[in-house]
Amino acid sequence: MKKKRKVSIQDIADKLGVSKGTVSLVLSGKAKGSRVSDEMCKKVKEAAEEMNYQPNEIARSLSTGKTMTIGVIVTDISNEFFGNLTFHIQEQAKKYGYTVITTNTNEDLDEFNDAVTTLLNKQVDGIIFVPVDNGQQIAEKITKRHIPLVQVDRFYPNFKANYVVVDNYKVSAKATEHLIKKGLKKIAVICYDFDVNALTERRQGCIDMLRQYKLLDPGLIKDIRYQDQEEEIKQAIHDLKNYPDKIDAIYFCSRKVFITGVGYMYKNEIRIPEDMEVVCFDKIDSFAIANIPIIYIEQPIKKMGEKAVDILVEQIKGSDDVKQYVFDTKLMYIN
Amino acid sequence: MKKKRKVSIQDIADKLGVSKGTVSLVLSGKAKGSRVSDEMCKKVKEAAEEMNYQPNEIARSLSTGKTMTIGVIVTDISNEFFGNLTFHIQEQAKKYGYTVITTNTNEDLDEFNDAVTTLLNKQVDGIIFVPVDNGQQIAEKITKRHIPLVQVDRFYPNFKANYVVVDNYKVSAKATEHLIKKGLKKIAVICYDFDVNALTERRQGCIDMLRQYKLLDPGLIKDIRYQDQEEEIKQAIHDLKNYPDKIDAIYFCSRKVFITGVGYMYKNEIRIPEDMEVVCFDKIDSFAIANIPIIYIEQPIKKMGEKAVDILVEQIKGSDDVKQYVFDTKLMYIN
DNA sequence: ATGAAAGCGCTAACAT
DNA sequence: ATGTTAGCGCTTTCAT
Repeated sequence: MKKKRKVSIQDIADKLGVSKGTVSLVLSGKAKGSRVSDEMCKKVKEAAEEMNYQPNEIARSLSTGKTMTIGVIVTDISNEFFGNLTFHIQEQAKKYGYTVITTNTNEDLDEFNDAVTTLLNKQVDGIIFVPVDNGQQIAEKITKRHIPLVQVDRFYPNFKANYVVVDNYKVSAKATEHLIKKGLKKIAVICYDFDVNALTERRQGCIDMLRQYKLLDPGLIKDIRYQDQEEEIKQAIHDLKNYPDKIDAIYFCSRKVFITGVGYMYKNEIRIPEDMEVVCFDKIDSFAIANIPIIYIEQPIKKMGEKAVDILVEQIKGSDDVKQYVFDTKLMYIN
Repeated sequence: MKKKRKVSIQDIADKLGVSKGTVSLVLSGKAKGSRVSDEMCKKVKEAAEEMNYQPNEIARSLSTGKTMTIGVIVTDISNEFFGNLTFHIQEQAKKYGYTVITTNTNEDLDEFNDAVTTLLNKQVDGIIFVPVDNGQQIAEKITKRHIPLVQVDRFYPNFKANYVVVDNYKVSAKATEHLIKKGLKKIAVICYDFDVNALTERRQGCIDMLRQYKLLDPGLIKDIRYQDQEEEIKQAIHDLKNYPDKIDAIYFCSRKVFITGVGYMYKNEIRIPEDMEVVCFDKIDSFAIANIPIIYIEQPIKKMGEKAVDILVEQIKGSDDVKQYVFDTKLMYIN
C-alpha cells in the first residue's frame, strides 16, 4: 500500500490553481467580508471537503504560537472530587475551543515537577493545577514562562497568583459548631497531615471552634499521612474506639478518609449515629447506599471548574490582574 | 517589560558559535558514540542548562511527525470506572513517555465525533476509546488516517480492530447462577438499554441463565435510558416493589445504576438482604460505607488500562496485527 | 566531527 | 481579491 501523505493546504491550492494563502484564509475562517471572493470561498471549501482535508493543528500551533490546549494537573484523576473537577474543567474548556491534557501528581513533588515541565514543553496556553505541598518553586516555573495559571482547591500563600478555592476554615468551624450545638462534646478530627491550606484550614477550623467552646482535646486530633492512610486511619479509629472517654463524633477531612474511616467504624462495631456521628468534607455520590445520617460539606465543584477555566482563558487573552475566588460551601444533612 | 522570546536551539548555537544541527543532536540525545565530540557535548549541555533552554515539543512534532501524545475518549471521566481506567492509562502512558489528552462523550454520538476530529487534528499518535452506541463509522475515521487505536470496555462487533474488554456475558451468567443456587427465584435485571456489547452481554448473560433454569420472567428485565436514568431507575424499583410476586434479588448492570437503585430501595423500605439481595457490576470504592452484603463483579481495571496502552504503543511502533483481549473478572462477595 | 540547508504544514505580512 | 514569501523551532540528510 502506498504511503499516503495527508492532504495539506498546498494540495488543495495546487488542485485549484490558487495560492496557499488564499486557501488558508478561507479554511481558517478569516475570509470574512472583503478578503476572498465568495466564489473562491465556495470552491475552496468544496475541494477541502472532497479531498477530505483535515487541518494539522501542530503546524498551525507552531505558526501561531497558540496550541489551544490547556494543561490540568490534579492529585489523582480517579479520585471522585478531582475526577469531577477535571470533568467540569474539560466541559468548560470545550466551550472555549480548548482541549485538555490531564496529569496526576499523586501528591508527589517530582511528579508535579515532571507534569509542569511536560506541559510547558508541549506549549500549552495555560495551566490549571492543584498545588502540591512544598511546590511553589515549581509553580513559579510557569509564571517565569509567562504562561497563565490558576490554582484550584488550594493555593500557595505567598504566591501572587490566581486561585479558586472554598471557605474551608469557615465551613469546618460551622460544621463543628453544629455538632456542639447538638450537644456533642467529644469531637474527633481525622485529617491528612500535609501542609496545604485546604487541609490545614479544615483542621484549624475545627480546632478553633472546639477551643472556643472549651471542648478541645488534642488527643482527638488525628493526623494521617497520605502514603499510609489505610493503616493510619484504621489505627485512628481503633484508638478512638478505645479512648478513655466516649467519642461523640468524627469529622473526616476528605472523601477518601471518610470512606476508609466509616468502613473501619463498622468493623469496630461502632454504630452511626447511635455511637458516633460522622461528618464528611465533600459530597460522595454513593452516600445513598450508606443509608445512615451524614453531615457533609458540599463544594460547588462545577462552578469551581468553570470559574478556573474562565479566569484562565481571560488571562490567555491578555488580562493580567490576579483573581482569587473563595466559593461558599454548603453544610448538608442526610437523615 | 521586554517581550522575551523563549530561548531556542538557535540561540544556544549562536552563543557557542556552532550550528543548530549539532546542538539539536546533543539535546535530543542522538549524540551517541561517534557523532559529536564529548567536549562539544558538554559545552552544549552546559549552555542549555545555563540559558534555561526548554525544547519546543510542537516544533519537534511538526518535524518528526510524532507528538508523543495519545488521545483517550471515555464516556465521562467523573465516573468512577472511567476515572480509574483513565488514571491507569495515564500512568502507563507516562512510562512510555506519552502524554494523554482526555475527552468525554457522555454517550453522545456528536461528542464522540468531535472528540475524534479534535484528536486527529492534534495529530495524536494513537487513540484509546470507549465506543459509543452506533459510532463505528466515526471510529473508522481513525483507521482511515492510519492512526493506531484500541477500544476499551466495549467494541464494535464488525470492526476489525484492537480491543480490551472483560467477559461480561460469562460473569453475568455466573452471578445469576450463584443467586439461583442460593435458592433465589425471582431475579430482576436493571440495565441500560443502549446497544453496546458490554451492556447487552450483561443483560443476556442473566437472561440466558434464568431461562436455563426456567426462571425467566420478562417483566423483571428493566431497560433504562441513559439520559433519564434517575427517573427510570426510580420507576423500576417502584415497579419491582409492587410486583405481584415477591422479588428476591436485583442485578444492577453498572455502578451508577446500582447506587441510584439501592438508594431508591431504601426509600421504598426494601431491606437488603432480608427483602432482596443485590449484585453490582463493578466494584465501588465506597462499598464499605454501605455495610450490607453485596455481590459484585470486579474488573481488572489497572490491567485493562495498561494493556490498552501496551497494545497501542506497540502499534505506534509499527506492529499491525490486531489484538483482542478479554480479561477475566471476579465474582466477589461482601457479607 | 561539524556545518549547511531543506522541509514539516501552516499563518500572516506584504505585494500586486 | 489573490499571490508571494518569510518565518515558527526543530530534525535530518547531505556536504565538508
